[in-house]
Amino acid sequence: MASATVEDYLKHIYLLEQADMDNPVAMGRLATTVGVAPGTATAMIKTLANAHLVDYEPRGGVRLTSTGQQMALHVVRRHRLVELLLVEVLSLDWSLVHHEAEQLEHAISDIVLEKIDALLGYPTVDPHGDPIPTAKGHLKYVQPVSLTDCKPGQQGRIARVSDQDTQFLQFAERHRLTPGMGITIDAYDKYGDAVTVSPKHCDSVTLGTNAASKIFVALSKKS
Amino acid sequence: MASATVEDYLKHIYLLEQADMDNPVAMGRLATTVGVAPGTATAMIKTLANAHLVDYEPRGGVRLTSTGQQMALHVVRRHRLVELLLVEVLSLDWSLVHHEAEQLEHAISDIVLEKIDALLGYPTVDPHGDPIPTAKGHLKYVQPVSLTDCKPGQQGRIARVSDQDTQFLQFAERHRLTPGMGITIDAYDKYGDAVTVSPKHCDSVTLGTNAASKIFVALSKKS
DNA sequence: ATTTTTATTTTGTCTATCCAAAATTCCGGT
DNA sequence: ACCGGAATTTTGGATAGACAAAATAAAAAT
Ligand SMILES: [Mn+2]
Ligand SMILES: [Mn+2]
Ligand SMILES: [Mn+2]
Ligand SMILES: [Mn+2]
Repeated sequence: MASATVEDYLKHIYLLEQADMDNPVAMGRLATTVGVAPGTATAMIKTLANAHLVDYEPRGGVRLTSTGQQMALHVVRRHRLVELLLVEVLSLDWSLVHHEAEQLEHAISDIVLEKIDALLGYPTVDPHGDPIPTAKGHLKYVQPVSLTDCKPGQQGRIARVSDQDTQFLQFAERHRLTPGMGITIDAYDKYGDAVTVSPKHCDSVTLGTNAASKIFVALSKKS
Repeated sequence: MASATVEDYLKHIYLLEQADMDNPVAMGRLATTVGVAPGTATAMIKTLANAHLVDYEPRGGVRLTSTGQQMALHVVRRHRLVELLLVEVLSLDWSLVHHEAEQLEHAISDIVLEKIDALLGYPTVDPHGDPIPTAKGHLKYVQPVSLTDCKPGQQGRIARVSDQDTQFLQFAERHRLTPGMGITIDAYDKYGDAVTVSPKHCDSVTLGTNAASKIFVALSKKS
């Protein structure tokens, strides 16, 4: 069995690869993400490379092998199903579940995982709108459109909020910017660096493009 | 924060003290229970003694300090609430939950724990009939009567099945010897080493005293 | 009172992670 | 072609846990 430490490395490599168009992950970035000193990451990556879980070119970065990716997806699946369980069954706040799942993802057996999956009705996305890999490691990866890519007048519903920071999530919740919510793009000021949106039946909000880039929407057919 | 390893030591010391009338726990017994070599236990106990979590007399055994006991009870609370969650909410089999809880007990935060407690309706006993400590570490410790102390003709209901072995629990389940079940003691043959009981509306079973001693009943007022 | 047996502690080693700081490599700008 | 700085790797050292086997103390048996 992989240790919690190894599982976290694999998961983070996966997420970083994903977020950067499948380019190999730089050591510095990985170290920061995992929260260790650079040398620590280098040492660990050598171990993972020996176990054929990653491909590693010194100074060229890391990338998962298919075995490594499979393991990473399994961790991601546990993480996201746990998040959903915490929100749906235990009524834990949306903004807190990521932190809790960070531990629980390493303590859930396959048996329990499948029970959770069944109880939740085999869901496909977690509370932040991130897709949940299947037991076989398949993942429907539909990248919705970022708010920064929307034009004024367009409508849709929020599909994903891609930041796990509690503060940010609380902000989003306060302004009803949560997955599923229907919204209208009111204005987009490229030079003023701001996007204004109106969640259905709620007050409109103006976001800096920094924040707006973390919110993704599925646009309605006709704009 | 205490590591999972430390938490397990504290929990097992607590359970062993409990099971042996508050006598100090012998190192050998502790080592076996925790599943490590004797020397490993000795080393760990020295660490725990330094942290004032146990009192330790070389060659005299260990016992928890009140701080240690408080921490142990907190682990036991998590363990038992998780067991109940697994059975009640996730429909996991009675005989498997102990094993699963062994990992999960170290990954549940206080916030999540209280949510579980609330969801289950503030229960007082776990699926095996073991009492659940309160958040403040209080524990109603009602030791019911073992089957081996019952007389033929007596009636009652099963209160506790005190063994975590999956095989034994499956056996118990197969014969309806699970907490809550009403039973009648049919015969007790001290020299033949056997007890025969009838679960309500089910076939009677004959148990060796070894097995019978693990099953506790709350006797009905009138026998 | 010895001797034998058993339980416990010591000692010597290992592995997995981690950090700090020194050494190296590489890349971009001159 | 060369230099400086950023990223990365090496090196040296720490800590938590764990095992095996030798040493010791305590208990039991003779
Ligand atoms: Mn994690
Ligand atoms: Mn999520
Ligand atoms: Mn445990
Ligand atoms: Mn139990």
